[in-house]
Formats: sequence, C-alpha cells, structure tokens
Amino acid sequence: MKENLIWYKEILADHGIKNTRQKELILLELMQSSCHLTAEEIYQHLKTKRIGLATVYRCLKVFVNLEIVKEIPMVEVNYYELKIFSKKPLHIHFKCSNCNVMFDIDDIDINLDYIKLNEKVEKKREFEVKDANITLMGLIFCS
Amino acid sequence: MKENLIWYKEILADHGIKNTRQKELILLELMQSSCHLTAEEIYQHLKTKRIGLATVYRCLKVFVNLEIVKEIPMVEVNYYELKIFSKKPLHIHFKCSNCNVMFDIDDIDINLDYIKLNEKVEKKREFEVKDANITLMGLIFCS
DNA sequence: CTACCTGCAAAACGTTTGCAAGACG
DNA sequence: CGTCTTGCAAACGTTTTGCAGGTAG
Repeated sequence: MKENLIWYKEILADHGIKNTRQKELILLELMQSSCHLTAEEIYQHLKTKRIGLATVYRCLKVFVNLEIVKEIPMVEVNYYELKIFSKKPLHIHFKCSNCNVMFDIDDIDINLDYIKLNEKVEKKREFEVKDANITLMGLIFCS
Repeated sequence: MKENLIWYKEILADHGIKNTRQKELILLELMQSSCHLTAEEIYQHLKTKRIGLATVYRCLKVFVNLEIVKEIPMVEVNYYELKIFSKKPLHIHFKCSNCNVMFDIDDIDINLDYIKLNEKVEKKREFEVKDANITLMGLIFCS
C-alpha cells in the first residue's frame, strides 16, 4: 500500500508542497477505508496521533486541488475519496440514508453507462465538463 | 401558473400545514426562475416583501419534506428546484464554475439514459434508490 | 380560537484563517 | 536555514432554533 506513496510524493514535490507525517496519515486513512469519509471522521480516527482538525481540512483541500482526492458534497457535509490509485475514474456513489455511509457502486456495466452519459453531454459542445457527481441515495440492506 | 397552486394547497392541507403568503412567494420564485436558486438568492429577490431569511429556509425544508422541492448539495451551498409541476422527474444538473449558475440539462436523449442508469442500479436489488443527484460541473459558453 | 407560522436575533454547524511555533528538504 | 506546515483559537458563511407576536382556517 505504501508503494503508492512514491507517486504521491512526486506530485507534491512538483508543486513545491512538503510531505508531512499528517498528510501521509490522512492519505492512508482514505486508502484503508472501505467507504468515503468526512473531514470530521478522518479527524476522529487520527486525533490520538497529534493532528488537528484544521490540518485535516487544509490537507484535504491541498489534495483536492492536486486532484489526488475528490470532494463529494452532500446536504449537510462533504465526503472525501481517493481519486488516484483507483482504476475507476468515473463511478457512482451510493449514500445509505439509514447508516449514513457513502461508498462507490462497483459495477463495470453501470460505470460504463455513466461514462457514456458523460460523453454524450460533452458532445453537445455547449458544455465543457470538468467534473461530475452522481450520487444515489436510499437504503442498502445493511446490518 | 397560479393554477398549479391548487395541487400544492391540497398537499399542504393533507399534512396539516397552513398555506401562507410567504410559502406562495417562495414557490412562485422557484416556478419563475430559469435556473436553480439558493436560499439566499430567494431571500434577496423577496426581502422587500416582508419575509425573513429564516422563513425561506423553514419553508424550503417543509417543501423538501413534502417532496415538492428538491435540495441539490454543492460544496459551499445548497440549491433548490421545484420537483412537482415538472415533466422531468429525473434529470441532470449542470453547474457553471464561471458564472456559478445551476440549471437542468434539457435533453430527452440524455435524460432517458439517466433513467436507464437508475433502473439498472435498482435491478441489482441490493439497493432501494429513493433519490438521486447527477451534477456535472464545468464551463458553459455563456456571456 | 387554536394551532401553526412568522421575524428577529442568537446559536449551531461545518469549514476557513491568522498567528506563533514547529518540521521538512 | 528558509519556506512551508502545523495546532490552536477565533472568525466565517450557511443553516437552524427559541421566542414572542401574528395569521390562517
């Protein structure tokens, strides 16, 4: 898992941004998580490790600007997910209204449809699509 | 335009909610707008007409709960759009990062693809989709 | 009349920022 | 060593709430 950090360090260096203990902690937290996390959740997981909430927000913003991380807005709070190291550049999010967890829908067929949809919008030539969010909300039959 | 309010009044009455001057003003504002609005924008348009910002938020929340209005989250602020009176139950939003305006993409072909996508997810039977948000972000060649 | 609704101001919430101290390269 | 980064606390912008007065049905 840590070998992916080679790429990440290069991206930072290219932008004159220093790598720090805190940035690595946040990135590893996102890598290890099975679902998408809020800044507060990341902070709660890491606060015993000498890291402040403001740092979590600041580093996430840096990652978003570098396009390492994607910010997914919900009505009350923003979620974050790793963008690089993922083989799915475009995919659908599902947010369970019961357990409040957000994750990716991993289905090649569905994701292909999504990509086709994006292309169709782009081809209209009236728009230049820079980013997209598809979030489905509802219930997952979770424990 | 006002004839649509008959339906709306029935929905309110069914839920023991009173119709008020303020609720109608907000609803008409959403009906007349060509794009989706934030609570602050609605308030700015209406503040000369004896209405408070808190009321705008409160009424919008009531409308969202009654499924008259849809709340579309963005990173910094939520947008609102009318859900009933619209012939497009499912559609795509486009937010221009330049002019900060959000609106629907009106294209039957694209919207059909979107509906098919939703159905496909539903058919997987692991999820019960209650609501969905597709927002594309980028540039529109606006003046 | 009664319950629901409003405006206002204050509070709450997630997020950002200023600053002095600390750490990376 | 210089610059970028951090933690803390204070500030910010959006949204919510408590309350006394107002209004719909």
